[in-house]
Amino acid sequence: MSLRLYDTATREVRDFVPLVPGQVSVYLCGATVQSPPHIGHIRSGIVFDLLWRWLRATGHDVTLIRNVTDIDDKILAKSAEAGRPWWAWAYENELAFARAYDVLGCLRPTYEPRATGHVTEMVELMQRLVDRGHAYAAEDGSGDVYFDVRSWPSYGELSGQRVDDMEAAADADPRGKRDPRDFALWKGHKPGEPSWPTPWGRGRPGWHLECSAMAGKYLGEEFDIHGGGLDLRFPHHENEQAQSRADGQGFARQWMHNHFVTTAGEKMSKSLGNSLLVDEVVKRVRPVELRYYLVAAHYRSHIEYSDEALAEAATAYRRLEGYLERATEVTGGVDPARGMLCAEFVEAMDDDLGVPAALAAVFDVVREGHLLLPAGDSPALRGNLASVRAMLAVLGLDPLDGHWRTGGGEADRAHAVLDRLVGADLRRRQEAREARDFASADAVRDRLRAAGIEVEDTPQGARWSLADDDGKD
RNA sequence: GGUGGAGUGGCCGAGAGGCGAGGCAACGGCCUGCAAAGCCGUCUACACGGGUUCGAAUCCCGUCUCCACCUCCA
Repeated sequence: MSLRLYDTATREVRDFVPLVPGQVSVYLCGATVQSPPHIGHIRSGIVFDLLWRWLRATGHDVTLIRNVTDIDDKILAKSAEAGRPWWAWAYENELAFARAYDVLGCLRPTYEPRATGHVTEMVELMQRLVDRGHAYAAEDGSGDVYFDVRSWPSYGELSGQRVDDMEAAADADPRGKRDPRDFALWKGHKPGEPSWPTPWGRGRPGWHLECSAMAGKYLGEEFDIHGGGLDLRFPHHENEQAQSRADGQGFARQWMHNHFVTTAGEKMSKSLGNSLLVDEVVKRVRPVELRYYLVAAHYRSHIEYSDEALAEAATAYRRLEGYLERATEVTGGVDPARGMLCAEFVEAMDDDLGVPAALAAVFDVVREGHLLLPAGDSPALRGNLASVRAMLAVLGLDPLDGHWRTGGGEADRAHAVLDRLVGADLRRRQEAREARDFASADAVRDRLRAAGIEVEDTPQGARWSLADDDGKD
């Protein structure tokens, strides 16, 4: 059994066969850094992080390129509105994205190229397209350069549309286009905008061109997987493919698109004012719980956001976390790298990254672990614990992974101090219990509870943990 | 107008012709001094109307509702 993935281009789940055995090249359309990330943006990052982790877990060497679009209409408009330099605006948001990816446990891509750093490659690509008769400089002297859609018969193949059926935007400014569906490779210079020199005059990159140029530069003429959000399928990815293939490149062998996070049934977007910024949502639940929420649904299903569903996901995650903590206390900890991925988990992940079924498999293993726990440390429990951690690590959700242990020095010391204090209380409680003085024993527990500490009795003795609600009732 | 997709139990969310995913919540039981955690069990659904089939949530036809893309969007 090996990995099967849904290919947007062919609309079927099919065997994934990398161009070079054991190596996988992925180009992911990253952020247009016009505003801080909302949870829809970050879902995309998480989905492809998941792909990366699974490919790695199955022995592949992955090269992941995720671009940063740091020049576009919106960036110019918004920065102007805010009275800031466009490059400062873009960089500020790029950093916000980087923080969000990091907070949610997304591994760093192999490289993150910026559009503005690849103008030379874009101009070269444009020149070749003009030479081959697939692109032309606008005849109105605007400095725009357009792709000639009619010169590329397979235009529309990715999104399954025919040029003749496409809604020809009647209100669109035809500018110097030969066909209203022709799209801009390059935008002629306008006063107040940044510009770069080209054989057709000064101007700035069009959105689609940059990705073709960067994918070609870092991954070569042909690569395995091109990914992004579903809304990029058309026109962005259609256009990228047309440009690169018209240039004679093989380009992406397979396309993967993640679905959206919606609120009130609608796609999240700035213009609708319904964005849930990552910074906001991680105030409601811990980052790892947000990751669980976003990764638990299949990547091709849309997620209708609700506070209730988010809270439910957090509860489900705590069940996993609770088991791992107890089992770790009993066994003294295990190396997750030695954990076995159970067959059901592997099968689910191989089937187009079927996280829901994979998680069901994890919960089954956790149930077995819970049954082993009362008997104390054993090889079986250690194996179970390592297995659960290994599977959660594939999903980027191992609670014991250093990434989620944010505490560090000061927090660890505070925890140790607290443990001594609580430990003394728990010993007093135990003495009272042995004396059958349950009133005193319960008083200790109630006092700790009121302070935000939960006590539970296990076959190995009492243990404490911080309560979710901080002691508030 | 064109192209895709969705409608599953109280909720979230998989599956895609027969062996009733999983989680959350609720209820009952076990365990516990009592709890907590856990375990066992209960509630068992596939928008609507037809059809195919021994058998359909799953296939076919029709209907309704919703969403996305065709314009910047993860």
